[in-house]
Amino acid sequence: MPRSFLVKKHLTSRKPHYGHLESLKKGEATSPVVEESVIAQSLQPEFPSTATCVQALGVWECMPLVAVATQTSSPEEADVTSHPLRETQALCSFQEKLSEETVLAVKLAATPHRVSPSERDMNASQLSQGPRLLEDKSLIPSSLLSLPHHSQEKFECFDCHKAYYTFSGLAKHKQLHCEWQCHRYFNCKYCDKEYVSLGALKMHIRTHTLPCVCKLCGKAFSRPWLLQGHIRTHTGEKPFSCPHCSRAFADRSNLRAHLQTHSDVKKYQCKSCSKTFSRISLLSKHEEAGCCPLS
DNA sequence: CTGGGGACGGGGCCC
DNA sequence: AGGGCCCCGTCCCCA
Repeated sequence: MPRSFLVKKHLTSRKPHYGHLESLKKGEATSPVVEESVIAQSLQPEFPSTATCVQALGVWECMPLVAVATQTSSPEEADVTSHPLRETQALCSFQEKLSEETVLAVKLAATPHRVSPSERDMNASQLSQGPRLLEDKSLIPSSLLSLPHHSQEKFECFDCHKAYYTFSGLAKHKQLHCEWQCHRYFNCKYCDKEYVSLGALKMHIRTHTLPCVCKLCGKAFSRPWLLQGHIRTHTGEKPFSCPHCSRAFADRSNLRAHLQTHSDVKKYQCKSCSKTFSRISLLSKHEEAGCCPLS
């Protein structure tokens, strides 16, 4: 099987926040913001504008922020004086008929990295108790009130670490830019493979389109250097010579495999009989033949 | 059946 | 971002 390191794998380091979310989901069942679905459940269906508001704020993409925020515990990190939530709440206040739970969901989702466990717990408890966040005019964000920027607050994207002075700036970033780069996986339109980067996907797509065509026989390849290697089969060129014998190879990998034949101890060893093989395929055949029933 | 060569695929790394 | 190359790997064929 070909390797596929770039193929999307869930629970990889690329998505640590989702792992956090999973743990939160299990450990803090009362928390309403541990997962998208949880927030979605908090959205009351009779208020379609609520969902619109939440999505416009990029709340879905703010989940990593929540994950980090809920993990913060050290006192020096527990700076609750900043209020990035204010802008979130104020933005939501433009939407009429917001449910209180939705506001809290947004609030928690927009919680920055620095937040104390106590505030986190308070937020969670407020969610269940139904507070009245929108009544506090002080929570209206400066940007929306045409006021100067407030203090040194920074809203940092969890994924790309870009910093913004306003939450709305971060929300816009998440929606228009980082959302695509940070949280979207790239699906191949020719098969069902998914990749973590656009570059990896583009490279994979070449294996479908095969843009490199041999002028001699018409055979197509995904990449130019593959075509170069193929052309050697026509020209007979063998630039890779064995230092131990006179053999030469057109392919470096084949030379590497050949070098194994010069070694007394081959790279792949049977666990049962200690016999070594130059190729793992040979070891596999050996094992399948019955030498290593345990493996 | 085994060992080895030929051809090639595909992701990673570097420039 | 894209190209070139590297590395690891597979599949097929043949002696």
